[in-house]
Amino acid sequence: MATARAIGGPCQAWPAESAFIREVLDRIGDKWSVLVISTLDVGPLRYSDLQASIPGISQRMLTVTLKALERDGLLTRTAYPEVPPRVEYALTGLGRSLVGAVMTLANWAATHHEDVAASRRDHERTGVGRQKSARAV
Amino acid sequence: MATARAIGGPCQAWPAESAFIREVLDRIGDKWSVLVISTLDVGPLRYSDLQASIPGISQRMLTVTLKALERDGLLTRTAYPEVPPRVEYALTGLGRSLVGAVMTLANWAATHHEDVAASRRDHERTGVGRQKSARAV
DNA sequence: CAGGATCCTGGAGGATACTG
DNA sequence: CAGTATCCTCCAGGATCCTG
Repeated sequence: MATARAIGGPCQAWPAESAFIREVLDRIGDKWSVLVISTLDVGPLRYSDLQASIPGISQRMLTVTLKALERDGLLTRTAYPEVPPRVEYALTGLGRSLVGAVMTLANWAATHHEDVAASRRDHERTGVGRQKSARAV
Repeated sequence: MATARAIGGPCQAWPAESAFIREVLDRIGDKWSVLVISTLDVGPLRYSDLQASIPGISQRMLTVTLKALERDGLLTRTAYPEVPPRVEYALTGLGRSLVGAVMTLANWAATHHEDVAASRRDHERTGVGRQKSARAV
């Protein structure tokens, strides 16, 4: 696996990169962005299709999310001047590259979710009391 | 209503992985987890060192975050029964593997943040009016 | 159809004070 | 030192209604 050391020095480090990673995490960390871009990864869709493809999303959040993603250059909005209005959303190359990066995390999740689940079960069985103790030096 | 009706409805993507990826994103998407694990990636640290290494974190959030990460098996807590209490936190193998996965995103951020920034500038220059339009089919 | 404008609430998260 | 307990604020995000 690739070691993390690539980024600057120790803790205080992450000179400015921490800002970049936070931007990305703020975007994909929210409730809907990843669902939207992964849905669009299949192909362009219109507003109502997105809403139907993403159960539980409100119009407000769909609109807000789409605007944010468009603003960041991750997708494009194309309005067709027809009589029943039609608007299509499509990933940009940048957006697709982000989907690829997120897939790495998805793979991690798929590979290790059982470990995480096991750890959680262990910690809830043993309650709060379970702590690793060590002898004094 | 609509009780998060099982994934796999209209959306043909990501069968059940969407649940796993959400777990991961809920964890690393929050404000502090990534900072904590990346700080610990350098080596084990005690509570006060973590607090000092992560400017702006409150004791509450440090404690909450550490507990969550420990619960998920990403780090271990070791209390040394000494007179001034000493507690050390260290990443597990699982935790380190997650850091590696997150680094992929960090690299994406470092590579593409300029594109994103440019897109944002463009969208704020042109205001809301900037939209791609297309002729009717 | 594709949103915009409002109102409202839960819960993430900060500040502070206290304790084993 | 390493937390716990409490209070309080703020805003992400859902629900609802309106419009070009």
